[in-house]
Amino acid sequence: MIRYADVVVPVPLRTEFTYRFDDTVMDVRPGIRVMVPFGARKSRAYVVRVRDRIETASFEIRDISRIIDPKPIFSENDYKLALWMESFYFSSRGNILDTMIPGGRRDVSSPAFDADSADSRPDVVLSPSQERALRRVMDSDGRMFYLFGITGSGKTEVFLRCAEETIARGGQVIYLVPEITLTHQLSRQVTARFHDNVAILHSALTDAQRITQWRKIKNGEVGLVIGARSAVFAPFENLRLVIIDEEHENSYKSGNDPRYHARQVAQYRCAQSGAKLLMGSATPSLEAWKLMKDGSKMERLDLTERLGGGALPTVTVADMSKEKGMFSTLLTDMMNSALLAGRQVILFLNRRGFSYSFHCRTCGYELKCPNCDVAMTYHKRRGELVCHYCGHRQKPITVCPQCGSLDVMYAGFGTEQVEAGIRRLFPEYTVARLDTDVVSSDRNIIPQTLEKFRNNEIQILLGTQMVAKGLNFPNVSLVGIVLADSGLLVPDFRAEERTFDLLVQVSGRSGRADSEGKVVIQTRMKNSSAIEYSTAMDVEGFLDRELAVRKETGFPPYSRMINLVFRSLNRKAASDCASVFAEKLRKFEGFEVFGAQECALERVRNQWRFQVLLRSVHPGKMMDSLAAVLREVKVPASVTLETDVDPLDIL
DNA sequence: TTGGTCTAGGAG
DNA sequence: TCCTAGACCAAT
Repeated sequence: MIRYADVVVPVPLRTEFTYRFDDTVMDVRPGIRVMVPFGARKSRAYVVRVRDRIETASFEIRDISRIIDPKPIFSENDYKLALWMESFYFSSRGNILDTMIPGGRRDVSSPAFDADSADSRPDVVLSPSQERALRRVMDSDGRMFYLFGITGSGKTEVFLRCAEETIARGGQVIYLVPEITLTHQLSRQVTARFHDNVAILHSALTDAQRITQWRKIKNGEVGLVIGARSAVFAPFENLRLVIIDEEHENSYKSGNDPRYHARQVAQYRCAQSGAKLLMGSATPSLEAWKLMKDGSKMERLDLTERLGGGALPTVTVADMSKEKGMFSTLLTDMMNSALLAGRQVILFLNRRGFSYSFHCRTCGYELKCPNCDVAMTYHKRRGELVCHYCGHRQKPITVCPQCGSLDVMYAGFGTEQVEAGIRRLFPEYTVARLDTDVVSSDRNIIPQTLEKFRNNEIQILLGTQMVAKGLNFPNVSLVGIVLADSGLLVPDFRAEERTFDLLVQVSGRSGRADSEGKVVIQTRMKNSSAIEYSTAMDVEGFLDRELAVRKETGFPPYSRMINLVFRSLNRKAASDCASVFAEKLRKFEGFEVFGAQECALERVRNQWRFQVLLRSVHPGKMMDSLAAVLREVKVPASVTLETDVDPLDIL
């Protein structure tokens, strides 16, 4: 019989298309992918519905070319989720399905993941607060929980117990971790305890391996999925629990087209399937903190003890406005005594390269990337200037290109220069540097370096973000933050929050095994609240204070924002389009419209960027109005519009 | 998003 | 008059 299939094609359109097929030739069912002729080309398409007949068609109906999947790979609920995301994030169902569903085609053998299943669950006795948290999550009828506890207080163990118990009761569990933490530590722990009842979705999987895992999940062959952001789409039919570890991490928000936040998607899925949501962090996001304060929706569970006896480190501030050079006497003195005592040191700096920027002392010229509105960074070892946004590279210069002066300097410093300085100051110790520059040259360098550090072959470990998260080296007694300020200079309302998180996380690397942990924070901005509260390791104090600031200034979580970024090779096209949107949006009421204005990063990869920012305490009106304007005004092909709902930064 | 068609303006 | 870059539009 001739039948019809409604399909979604991966194009930025908010529509379905109808095709014809002969059901004696093709087994087309909702949830499979097919190939269809689409305009002048062929395209993949997602079958969302199958019908026996159609009403009057004002267009010619074409035939499905062939089937891709023998069995469904997504469900009706998955499609409902896609439609919800389409309206919530102003995206398109096609792009969303592409994001949710892995692109692989044929099954391949299981991914290279060696499960040394010899060791099984360690018989750990839970602390009283761990036990209490576990019981609240499992036995109360609450829906949202927040495990609030300092690093080393045993959150992971509670997460794993909750997962075990949920699975034992016949439920299925998604366990989300930030990209960086997806290392061997947790993977090994999880495989040891869940054996082949777990699917691990890590970034190294190929598309084919990914779809193999996906099918296993869909067939109910596993009870637990662990993975980064996109694992929130794992196709469980009986989802009972979603765990979000390190809830405050920005990597849970996607940086491109469906700019979704895994926490929001998790909330939707939990509501859809009646599952519980369990989040945790030592430094909750302000969104989560507000929910905890409000109390009714989310229950806060405190983990108070630092297991293994380690106490919080002692933090001291070095005021760099009174120092010259990269290292304060305080930091060098403390490094000396730590190293003399046979202990190890971690140095943190959130900036790559040898030095920061080229500066002419005669005319004040700053060398910027020709494609981006960003200072070029000098990398000594590579012998070139590099743009961190587009990757543009050029030879270093010694003469000011503007006035010809020879009185020029490279100002500021990055990890590479810190490394050189440390080698000069501490020639008798071994130093290793970990940042994306080192890592991109050799993928194995992270585990190798960490192993050497663990074996004490390296005494000083220097790095960027990479050394901030999750590392646990008992012999480290000093953490030095070489310059805490770079994040604070960013013109963004979350600058303090981000800096504070980072400082607390990095500080937590010190003195994991004993009470000897020390931290030195070097800064020129010792009065900022991020610095002030991290010095006292006062997380609650900071959150309360920052929440009050947000309330006063009307920023999230006391309002919702949407950032519209218009980019184009043609400056005027971007600017004009942004202005039209701003003008149309201002005709509505119930929300504020800022701009159109140049983005803080006015040019990236040769594209000019303009923004219109929306903010409101009535997000409903704001979203409806934007939807109306998007329907009315069409964006010319020369301009790309990026709609960012609940942006994490507005640069 | 992609690919096809229309069109203004420049070269010859 | 022919050609091409860029604008514009349709896709079942």
